[in-house]
Amino acid sequence: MDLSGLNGPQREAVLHDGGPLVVFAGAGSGKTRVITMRIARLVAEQGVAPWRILAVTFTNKAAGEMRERLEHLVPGGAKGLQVGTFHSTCARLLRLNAEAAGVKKDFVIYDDQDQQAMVKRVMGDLNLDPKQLPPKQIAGAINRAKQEMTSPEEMATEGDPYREMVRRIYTLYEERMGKAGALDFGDLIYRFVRALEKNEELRQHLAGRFLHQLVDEFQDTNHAQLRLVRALASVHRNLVVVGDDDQSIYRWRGADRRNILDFRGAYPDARVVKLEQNYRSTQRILRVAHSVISKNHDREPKELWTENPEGDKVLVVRCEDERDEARMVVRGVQELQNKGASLAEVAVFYRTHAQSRVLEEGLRQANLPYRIVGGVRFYDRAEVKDLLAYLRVIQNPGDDISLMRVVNVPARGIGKTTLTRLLEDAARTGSSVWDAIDENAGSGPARKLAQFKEMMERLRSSAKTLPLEDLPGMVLDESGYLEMLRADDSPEADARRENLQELVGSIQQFAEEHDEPTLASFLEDVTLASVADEQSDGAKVTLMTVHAAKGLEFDTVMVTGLEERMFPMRGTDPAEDPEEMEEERRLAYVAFTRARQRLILSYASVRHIYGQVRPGDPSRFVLDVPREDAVWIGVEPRRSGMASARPYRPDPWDRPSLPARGGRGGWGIRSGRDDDAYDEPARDHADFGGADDAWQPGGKPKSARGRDEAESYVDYSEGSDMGGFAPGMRVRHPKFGVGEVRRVEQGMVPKADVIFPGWGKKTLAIQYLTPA
DNA sequence: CAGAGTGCCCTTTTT
DNA sequence: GGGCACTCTG
Repeated sequence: MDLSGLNGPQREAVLHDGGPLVVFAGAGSGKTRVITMRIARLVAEQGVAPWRILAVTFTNKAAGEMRERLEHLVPGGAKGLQVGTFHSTCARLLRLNAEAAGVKKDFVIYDDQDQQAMVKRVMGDLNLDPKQLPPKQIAGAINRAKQEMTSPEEMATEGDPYREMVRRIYTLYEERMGKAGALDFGDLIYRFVRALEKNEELRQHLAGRFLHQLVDEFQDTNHAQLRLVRALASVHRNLVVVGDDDQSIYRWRGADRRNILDFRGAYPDARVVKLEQNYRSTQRILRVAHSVISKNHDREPKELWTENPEGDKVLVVRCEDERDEARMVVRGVQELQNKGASLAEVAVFYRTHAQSRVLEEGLRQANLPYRIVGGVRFYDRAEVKDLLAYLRVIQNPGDDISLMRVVNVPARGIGKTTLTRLLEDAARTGSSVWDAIDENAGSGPARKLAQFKEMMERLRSSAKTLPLEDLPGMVLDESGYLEMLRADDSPEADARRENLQELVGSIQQFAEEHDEPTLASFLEDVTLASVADEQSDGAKVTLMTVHAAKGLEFDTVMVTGLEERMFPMRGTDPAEDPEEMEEERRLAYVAFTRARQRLILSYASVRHIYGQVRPGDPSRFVLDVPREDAVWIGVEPRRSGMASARPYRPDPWDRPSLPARGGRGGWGIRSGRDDDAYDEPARDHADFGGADDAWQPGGKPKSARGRDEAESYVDYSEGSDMGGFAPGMRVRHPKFGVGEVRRVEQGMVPKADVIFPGWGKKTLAIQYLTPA
């Protein structure tokens, strides 16, 4: 194996003989490379059978990449290798050892929504008011208990009535989940670890099988996951954990940095390797990132360094409001594009999904292709979940939550009263809803229930012989679901049909890719798919939350919304846990270190939240940027207008003598070596964006009054030019052909409702329309 | 019983 | 600004 491309510490980790090893791998330090080369070496040179190696990651995508790289290094070597996420690994091992673990072999996996529905139902049975005790909160408490490996019986309540109540719900919840043959996300780890710890034979068997174990992103493991890792390493102790405590960003779902920081405590003989050479970013970016993270306490001491060039200064841009910020993003992307950069190499980050909307609008207006990672996930869409629910009932009729979801979709005349009675019957007799249907003979609605059940029985028996890929089509037909969508001529129904088609397509793909495709394995795959697994395709700007960005890298990174209480979102109040702020700081660190070449930070003086105006102070993470490492654009006292929103507050970096008005417009993103470009910032915002409203199509520039007033955003919605479009007009669209305008809608993005023969009504931005 | 309409809460972040 | 649960009406 050729190790010549590795640096010293990397080589040390790859060649480490056996026993426990912890690798502190800084951002961009070649971590994945080390893991894959280590596995490759084990297989190719140490003769370890691939099936005796377990590699655990946090996303399916990371697992897939690892597999792919390994296949490249050792052709055929990845075959049999156990690579997966914590959840998928446990799901598989649970299914293989269902009996020993005390779970049903054909269990279904409940996602958060299903889990909450179950909690709600249990609370209903206990006569508890969901308004006083939000099911979501209870579900959170149950999840936390499972992360801590705490059963309902073990739950300490100390007489506290609230916790007593949680425990009661938790107890009944567990009972119902068992009856339904369902496991929630937390169960996958919790049940399996329980089994390993209680069943010595099982532990010996599985821990004996895995000669080597490698765990990625170890800083994000929770307590249950730690117990899992330790149990599986208990026989051979060949355990390698890799991670970076500075990139631990999942505290809110139980991640505990102590797991990596205290690894040496758990394994006193552990070797420690630190990867501190960065191969990704410029020196400048690393310096700026370090200035943010170094303020945290209780870190493993380390500092990234690089042989890469110094690099451009970071850009800090102050914007009026979020729309202004969107415009600044658009300008920046266009400028990069003009310089020949690929849009696939540009990413825009934000703290919460809600911030994406305005950015999207801006990019769409400017005709810039983009993709959003996360947000409303494909598998979370109602129609997709409906079809999946049908499939789950086919697999497991005891799955009450799925059954209740679809029993009256499409409408079958089974109403609320009927369903309430059904649920009560099931609760009383301790049976599943499916079985309770039989008890309900006689009345009118009962007939309809019986018909539903007959239909499902038919589908169930068909499913036994039918190839997996033919099943969804049959379900859609027999259930009347497709008919329901056909009868609906709204554009939404079209979109739903397309989504279902996509789902059917993914089932077909799944069937092709697997030797023995089963319904159970497909459903498991789908439920455990993660945001990060979404495909990247084509030259598009990527929009995502910082959380979703972990593990990725781009030439250009724009971090938006850098305002106090936005990013950092939590921990700004001294009453809060200081750990909150430290996590926000890590999040900023993760964001900054995604950038290879260029880092652009922006914040808005004013932001609209829930439709309300909220003034924003620049984030402390922006203030941490060393002054000389950035160009500060638009950062100066405002001339007027702000007083009404809040008292004027000077920016800490306000420079009394800014250079005279704008040497260069635009961003000064350099293609050549013009070193001074960045040191001559445009004096104010009006300059760097160019005079006109770049992403207002056919619209007029902002009014003269707007620029210095906090309320200037109002201008966008006033009197926009409809480009001559009016109801009754015939127009042409590149995709839908010729149609008739029904309604026009003024606004920042002028739109029109158009009826297209064969497509139905579509609401479209007028820029895509031409008179026909 | 179904569909339309209204008020409420909301927001981290996700396997 | 939006999604969702609940209420009102046909």
